[in-house]
Amino acid sequence: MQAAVFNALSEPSRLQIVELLRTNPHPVGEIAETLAIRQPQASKHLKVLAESGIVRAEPRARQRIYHLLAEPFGEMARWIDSFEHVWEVRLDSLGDYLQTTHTEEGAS
Amino acid sequence: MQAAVFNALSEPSRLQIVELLRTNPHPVGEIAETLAIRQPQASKHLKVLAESGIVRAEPRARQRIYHLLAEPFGEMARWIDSFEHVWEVRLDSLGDYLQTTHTEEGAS
DNA sequence: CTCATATATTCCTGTCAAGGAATATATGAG
DNA sequence: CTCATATATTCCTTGACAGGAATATATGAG
Repeated sequence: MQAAVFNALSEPSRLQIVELLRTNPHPVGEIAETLAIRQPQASKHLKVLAESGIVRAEPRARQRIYHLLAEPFGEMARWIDSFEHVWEVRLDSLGDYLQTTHTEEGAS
Repeated sequence: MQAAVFNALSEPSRLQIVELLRTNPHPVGEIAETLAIRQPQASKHLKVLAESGIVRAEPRARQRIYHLLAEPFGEMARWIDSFEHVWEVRLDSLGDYLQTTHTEEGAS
């Protein structure tokens, strides 16, 4: 797993962009308007997302329609799955886990 | 999904720490030695990971044994799953998708 | 108590990234 | 060609963050 993907998603506006593009592709202007940010900032964030392979632009007349690319999400899904034994087991026994964390230490 | 989790994972050393802790908990000294970084840097990175809820320390004599927490991984897994329609469909038709991207545009 | 080990914190410095403002580029209309 | 729209890029400034060095804190041994 490359840290660059996480880095791209670590910025709140960029994370919002990705979630906006989850359903449909969108042109830059719509993205900026939806996130209430200025157009140059949207273009900059989209550039970071594009450089990490998360999005790609499709030219359409004067607009550039951005959409998500599959690969990073597949990579992330596989990476998360490699931690399955960490979260799947503990999610339902989390309360018990937290309670027994310091069980072996009595009052000093 | 909170960007803080991605931010914590966006630093290469921290990503390595998480992958080191994937199998077993480790004390700080071992983490620093394995990653070939200095102990204070390891402590700092672990602090960031702890503040974003990814790891937790368990005191054990003079050592502090760090281990992964379940919640962020479950959260990430659910988040990735919400993009299932993006990556699952396109992963096997990616080549075709890339080829047909500009099909509608002939030579000018 | 002193000493040693394990870890955390503070201070400093340099680098990088985000936002604002202005401008450049691209494309379509006429 | 000119003009308008859509997007990208450059410059600047400021704040965040990583690493190094030194030091503080915690805990166990004696």
